[in-house]
Amino acid sequence: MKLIMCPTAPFDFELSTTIFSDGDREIRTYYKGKYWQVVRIANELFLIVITSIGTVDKPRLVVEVREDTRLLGESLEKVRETVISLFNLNFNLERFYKEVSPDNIMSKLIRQLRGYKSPTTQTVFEALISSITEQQISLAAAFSIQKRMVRTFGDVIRINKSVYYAFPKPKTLASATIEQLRACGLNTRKAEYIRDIAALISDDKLNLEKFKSHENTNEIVDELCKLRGVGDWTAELTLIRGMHKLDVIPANDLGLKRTISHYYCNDKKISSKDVRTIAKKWGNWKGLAYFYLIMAERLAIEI
DNA sequence: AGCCAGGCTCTCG
DNA sequence: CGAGAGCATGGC
Repeated sequence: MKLIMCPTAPFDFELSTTIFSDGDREIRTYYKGKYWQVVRIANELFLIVITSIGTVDKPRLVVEVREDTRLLGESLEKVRETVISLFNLNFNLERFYKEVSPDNIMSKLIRQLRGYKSPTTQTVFEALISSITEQQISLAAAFSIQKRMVRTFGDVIRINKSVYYAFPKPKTLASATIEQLRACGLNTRKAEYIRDIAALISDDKLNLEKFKSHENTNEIVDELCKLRGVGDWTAELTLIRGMHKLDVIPANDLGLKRTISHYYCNDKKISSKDVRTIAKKWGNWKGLAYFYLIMAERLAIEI
């Protein structure tokens, strides 16, 4: 089953998936021009394989759906919506580019990163749990922990003798023991945070998805911060990656401080207050600016 | 080897 | 209250 999709231009598929290029082939990866991921639609798993057949200014994607069962038309439409959401395909980047155009430095970065859309998670839960695992330790360490979590607790789909994993459901993590979670590399605290949040969700005491429709992002951050294990940094990252709320910025983020310091302050050390001051330049698109800075650093772009 | 890495909570004084 | 300890793994 195949879908053809027409994202809002500009969109650079390769650039937007590049962070997955050394990803795990059984979880999520960009490999030889194809993006692979398992998505959950109406509690069924499907493997999607995305290829670009367009250009940055005339983007076009082919989405292949590989599954055991026959896909109904309705589910196919949901796959389309999911892919749109995963890459924010319907968002017009020109709005961001226009708003930050008075900022010469960001404008130069944008020129080299034109069409980059920051990827997101399929659920808010995934964004929140991933962010918790990324607290304090290096990203490399966090990724290997996430990988073990997904392999241990994620649902499995088998296609042509290959195995693919989806991110674990709240219910599964809620019934995990602290020992099992620690075996993935989490410390005791984080294991508790994650299990407790998963339990709140599976007990219907917390609905993370509903925050997507909330307008006031500060209120959402405050709500998330009430959860044990969630501070400003974790909440802000969750909004950006899990809800497409791009007007917040994780001002305390180490990588953000590093990149702002590099591109804006001659590598001088800066505080989170300095970050907030500079981030004002980016108006409603601070979160997107954050991703552009991180990507610029990753690609070692010099201006 | 040992220190630092996209934080946060808990416990002291 | 503010400051400080403690945590887990991976990379240098």
